[in-house]
Amino acid sequence: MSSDERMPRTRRARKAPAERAAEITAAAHALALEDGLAAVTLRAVATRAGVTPALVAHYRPAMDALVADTFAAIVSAEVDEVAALVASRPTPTARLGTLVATLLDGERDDVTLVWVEAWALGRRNETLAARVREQMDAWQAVIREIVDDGVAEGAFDTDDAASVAWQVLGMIDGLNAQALVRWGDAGDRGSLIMSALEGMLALPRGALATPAVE
Amino acid sequence: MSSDERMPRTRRARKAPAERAAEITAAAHALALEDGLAAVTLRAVATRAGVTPALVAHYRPAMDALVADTFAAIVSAEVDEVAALVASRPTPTARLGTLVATLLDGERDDVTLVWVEAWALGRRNETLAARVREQMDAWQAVIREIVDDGVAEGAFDTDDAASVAWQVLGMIDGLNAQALVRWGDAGDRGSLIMSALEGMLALPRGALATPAVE
DNA sequence: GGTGTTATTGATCATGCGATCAATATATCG
DNA sequence: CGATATATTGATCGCATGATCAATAACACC
Repeated sequence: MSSDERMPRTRRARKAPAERAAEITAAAHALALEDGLAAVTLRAVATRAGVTPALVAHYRPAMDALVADTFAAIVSAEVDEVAALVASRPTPTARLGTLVATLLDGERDDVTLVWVEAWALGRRNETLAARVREQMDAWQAVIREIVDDGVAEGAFDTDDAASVAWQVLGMIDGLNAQALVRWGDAGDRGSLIMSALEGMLALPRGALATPAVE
Repeated sequence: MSSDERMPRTRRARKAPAERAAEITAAAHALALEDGLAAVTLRAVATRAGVTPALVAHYRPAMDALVADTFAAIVSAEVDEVAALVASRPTPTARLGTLVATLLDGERDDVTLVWVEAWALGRRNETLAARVREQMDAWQAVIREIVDDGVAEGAFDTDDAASVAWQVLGMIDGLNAQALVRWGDAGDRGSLIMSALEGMLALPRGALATPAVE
């Protein structure tokens, strides 16, 4: 069939630079969530945005940076979203339980894929690597604040909240990455980890049992 | 300088097929450990083996398969090595502690890189993806056997050894992947996780304290 | 309404990838 | 010693990547 509507047969309408730039950013964003960061390619973004590769290059002269920015946008949106959800819970214990349960509920596999690819691509894209470290710091800060609060209130017991936060983050990332490959028999990620956290924070068994999120 | 000794200026000595094949396999192996699976490319392997790309293609007609085999060889060697080390320990508790401590001692970052890249590349290389699942199963089996033994002896308490094994594996992978990016302030990965395991297995605090490995 | 700015394009370059194939040289076997 | 099998090569194809640049056309402004 000749339904070739890929490239603009007629020259695309001229748009305000800010608008076009936003469209290109959005195309990269969507592409990364659907097919991963490795799919964020000059030509793929152009096709997705209904535009010539040269135009993408005009707005984003370096693809490395576009990939890095796309990663940062996706992940920081997730951080903000989860941080907001968590903030609505009353106690550090509830906040920690909600954070873990939310991140392990299996509804963010697209973001997990972005993370895993970022770890790999970061070795050949220094701009991206820097963004990865930034976002890891952001996540760790969110978790650490919860742990600090819990320690202050006497709910948690640890003398190294920073390390606990790193450890929690690493555990979550690992379990999600694993689920990415093992979809099918994923089992219940998220219930056992509560016991693990209880061990790390000297909590009684069951203290972190998955809370009903409203 | 004209020290171009890349390509064989004189035709390479003709070798027994098995030997040449082994050299190519070894080149791919070394390349993956040094620069990651993504560096295992037809031309890179050829250069490393001191041979023409065409010869590599002659022995390994599909690069997908060479990459997948390289992954499997590296990881299964690690599984065997660690399994042997662990088997030398007397009790399930000591075995689990040794396993975790060994895998988190930071001396296998090259293998971790291979893992992370395999997760990412597996999405575009089905042969590799299958091998990844195989090796994950192998790791899970090793851990699960330890947990089963511990439960049988009454040392561990869990009603789902399989899930615990998956969880332990995921946690280890996540912490190692994290360390890959955050080298510098890695801190002591490996001590906190013992507390986490104690929580998962209903062990008293400190029961898994890092054992002196001989 | 003419003019200038610039958004947009098509063409093209250099690079790297996996793969194929006819030609060549070497080892082995009769 | 001659013949056969095959290890090895150089050349080349097709494809995808990021990047550059002169030419074109739409808009804004005077």
